[in-house]
Amino acid sequence: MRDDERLPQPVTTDIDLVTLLHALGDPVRMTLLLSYADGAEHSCDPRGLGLEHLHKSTVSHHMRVLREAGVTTTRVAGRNRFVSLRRSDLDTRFPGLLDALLAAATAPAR
Amino acid sequence: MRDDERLPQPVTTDIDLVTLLHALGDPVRMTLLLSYADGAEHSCDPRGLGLEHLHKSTVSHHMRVLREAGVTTTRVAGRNRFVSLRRSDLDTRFPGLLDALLAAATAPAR
DNA sequence: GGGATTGGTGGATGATTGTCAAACCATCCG
DNA sequence: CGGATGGTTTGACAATCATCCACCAATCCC
Repeated sequence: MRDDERLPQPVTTDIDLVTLLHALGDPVRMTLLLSYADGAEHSCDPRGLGLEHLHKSTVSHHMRVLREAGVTTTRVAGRNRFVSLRRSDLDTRFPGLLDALLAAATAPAR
Repeated sequence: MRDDERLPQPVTTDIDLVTLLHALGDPVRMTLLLSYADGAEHSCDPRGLGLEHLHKSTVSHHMRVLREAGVTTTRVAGRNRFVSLRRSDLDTRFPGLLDALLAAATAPAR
């Protein structure tokens, strides 16, 4: 596969709210979202994310769901895939939503 | 059943983000949320909500999911149940999230 | 070239879920 | 009382989904 290619993902205007919420309504994918919240690119290696109990193909599946929902983008470079949050696209499509979600995910119970 | 009772629902501090997103990650329940966004109490009659194609027991099921996720509260009065959004509870638990969700649900694609 | 690395694919399986239908329950009213 | 009203419960069924496993594909490196 050629380098610096992007795995298939929806165009910003096609990101659907219900699909997005469905994608985030799973504990594993919420964990991934929080990892990606730092804005950096991440490899697909689930180690260090608290997902060591899951099979790698399971994690791969969850990553695909996030990408197809428009949450993340995946850049292919050699053997590696670099996953990162589509923060500006999400902010364009649903202003304020991502920030509110990330704040909620880290909020203390009250 | 006694009047003015509340159907079982989680305490505010127990509302779980992933559970909430899972509940809203369904088109029927998103439709219900938008109906409830006016802050008023609603009967369980799905007519006028664009859900006429669904069986009443199906709608009842979706209403239960929303209630158990902490999205709505249901007051029992005689034969009727009055469903309404737990706006202040949600604002307390996840500040800004509900507003962002409602804005996103009505946002034009861009 | 050949092994190691990184990650995805496809099938199988069990669990969850959305839907309908029918029965049920409590309440109101004539 | 007895029927109508508003809504829930239960069971059945199909579809979706999360997970694992075995295998595969591309790339990097010795």
